[in-house]
Amino acid sequence: MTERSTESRRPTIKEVARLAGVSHQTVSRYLRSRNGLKPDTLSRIDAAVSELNYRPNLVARSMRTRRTGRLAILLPTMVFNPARLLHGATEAAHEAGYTAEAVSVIGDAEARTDRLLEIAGTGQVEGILALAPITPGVADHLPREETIVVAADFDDQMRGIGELADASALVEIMEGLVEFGHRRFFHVTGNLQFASARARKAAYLETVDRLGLESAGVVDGDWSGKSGYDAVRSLPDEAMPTAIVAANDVVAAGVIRALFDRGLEVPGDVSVTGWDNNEVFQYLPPTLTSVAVNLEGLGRNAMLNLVKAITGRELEPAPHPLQRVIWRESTGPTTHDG
Amino acid sequence: MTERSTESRRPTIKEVARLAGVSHQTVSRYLRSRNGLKPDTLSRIDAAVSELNYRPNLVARSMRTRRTGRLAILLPTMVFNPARLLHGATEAAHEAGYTAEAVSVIGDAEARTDRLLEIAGTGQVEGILALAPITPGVADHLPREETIVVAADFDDQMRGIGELADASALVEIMEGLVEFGHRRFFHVTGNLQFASARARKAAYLETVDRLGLESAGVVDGDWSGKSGYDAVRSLPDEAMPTAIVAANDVVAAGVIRALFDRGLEVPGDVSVTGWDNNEVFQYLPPTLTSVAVNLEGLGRNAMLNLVKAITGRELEPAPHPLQRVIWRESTGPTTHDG
DNA sequence: ATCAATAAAGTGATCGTTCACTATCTGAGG
DNA sequence: CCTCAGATAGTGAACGATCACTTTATTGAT
Repeated sequence: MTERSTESRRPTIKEVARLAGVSHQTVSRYLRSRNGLKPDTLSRIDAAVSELNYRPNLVARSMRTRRTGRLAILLPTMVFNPARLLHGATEAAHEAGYTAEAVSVIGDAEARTDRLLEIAGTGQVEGILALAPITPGVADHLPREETIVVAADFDDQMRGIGELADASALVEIMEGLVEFGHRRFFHVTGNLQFASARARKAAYLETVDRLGLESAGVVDGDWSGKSGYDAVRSLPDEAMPTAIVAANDVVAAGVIRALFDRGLEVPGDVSVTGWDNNEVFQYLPPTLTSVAVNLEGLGRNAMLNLVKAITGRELEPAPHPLQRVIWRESTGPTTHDG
Repeated sequence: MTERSTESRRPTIKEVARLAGVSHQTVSRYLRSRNGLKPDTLSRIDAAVSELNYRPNLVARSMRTRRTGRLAILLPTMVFNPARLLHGATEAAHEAGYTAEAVSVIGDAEARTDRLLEIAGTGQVEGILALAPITPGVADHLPREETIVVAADFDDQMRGIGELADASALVEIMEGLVEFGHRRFFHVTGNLQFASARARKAAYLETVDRLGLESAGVVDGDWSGKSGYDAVRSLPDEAMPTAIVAANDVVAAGVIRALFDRGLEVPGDVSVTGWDNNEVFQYLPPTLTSVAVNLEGLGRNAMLNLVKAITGRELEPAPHPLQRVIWRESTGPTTHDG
């Protein structure tokens, strides 16, 4: 029955000040740091704030401070489930006092770059974390804005940077396969716009070279099962490898299907590995040797770079290791002699 | 070498006005609708805007209009890939002139509800679309805010609402299996906090009843492969169904593995179906009969509800159908006679 | 008791836009 | 030529916070 309950307008700093018997500026000081206020003043304001259920108007604050406290995260739509990556990044942003909002863009690097420029252009966000490939060099061409862009995926020279492109687990996989007696390898890549795909390809080639292995070749794929399937279908019989390293689990699924269609067994004739630790593959025979990735950790660490670029602050990174090889049924000793 | 290029401050409406030789209010009118201006005035402002590369300060606009034009989307972290759902929802929000930001929360309905209240409390967003289960009734308990909350997943009576919980494809699957001669069914549900899981369970029970089928039971799962595996392991030999309807593809993977471990063949002894059309399963034998879901469409339509609740505007919904049954190797004629 | 130095609190301007009014221009009808 | 309505443009306040500066209260040393 109270009349006032219909009044939906939020209380302002001045109403709090009047109720507490101080000036609005004192309340403002109270809001940003409680230091420099007498205990008595402080508790009066405390009471007024909770009585009015006051919350600062963040829009008004942004307007005056010219800081929005907002960051944007550009997500890839394809490939793996980005929700976990997003969560790690959002949480880190929160710790640094920022709000992070995700933007997912279907399409290629160019489409994402357009959207990125649009977001930067509004001046609404202080920084953008690109977790998906964008056009190289775009961070320098921002139209006279001060929005900071950190690409977690690659730098301007198209080199993979940071943990998102860490391919060391692939080396571990290949060394394990060598211990199983494998000498003849094959690799199907992911979409090479992604630094992670390029890093895995580079690690494959480097390891073949370093250990003096044979390679039946590298086929550039696109993270899809079809690319894995087609790659294996096109292998000549006499060039068949004994171990196939796929860029991720979905590609590996295509690879395995193509091997079956050619009458080959996994791992009897050919060992196969993936990446991402897809849950389906943990049950379906042959269960897949894969790489379990701490996506929350990767997201967090990527966001730390952005936070550092904006504020200079260094937050606690995610604990290592972020990637772990899990050996399962799809890999085994070779039955062919080199 | 130009001194002015260091000047990073953005131009304001008044500078545009001065350059165009009009008042700031005329520029303001120009910004919101170009009607009611003389062609000459209009083109002068046009020129000034592009010369200064002016963009309105959205924070200042929000402050005056008390509208932020921002919506939040609460995402589930588990289950399927929410990126596509997110994309459809974001795009629809854009069409309505809103910015949508995604918030992903790891944890249960309670954790998500806490976060939801926090977001609503800041007053920074005009509406929240919850694509994941939240505590029922929370939308009514918002602390004196005007933020509108639309739960796409279920209403206050815990009934599934909208297309997100459309289980009609499950009916189609069961009818198809009946045509294959199946009479004895089994269902493993998803996490029953989700309306989609409850709707599928209800559709299963209703269809068993309507068609006079036998049910070997319903086991409440949690969308995980393990829940599917355990459910099938616990079935007594004499109660083995000839068709198992799993809540999604991951559960189906666990189901299939458990059948294999018991020495049963798919679909020779038991037919199995999933939901989500997981790409891995499109290649691995037995390829899985599943439901391909237009997640962008579901996301879009869910957002349309929020937009309508806020603005009253009705945008174009996604074209039907949003879900489609795809029959593959995991289902076939029953070899047992009823 | 006096004074300077520091702590604590207050005053008014300001951020960039839109709102509510008011003023001016334009053209048709008398 | 005048009047008046409608079209077009201008003026100053307001949104709710912080900033820069000023004023008042408190403390400690002389």
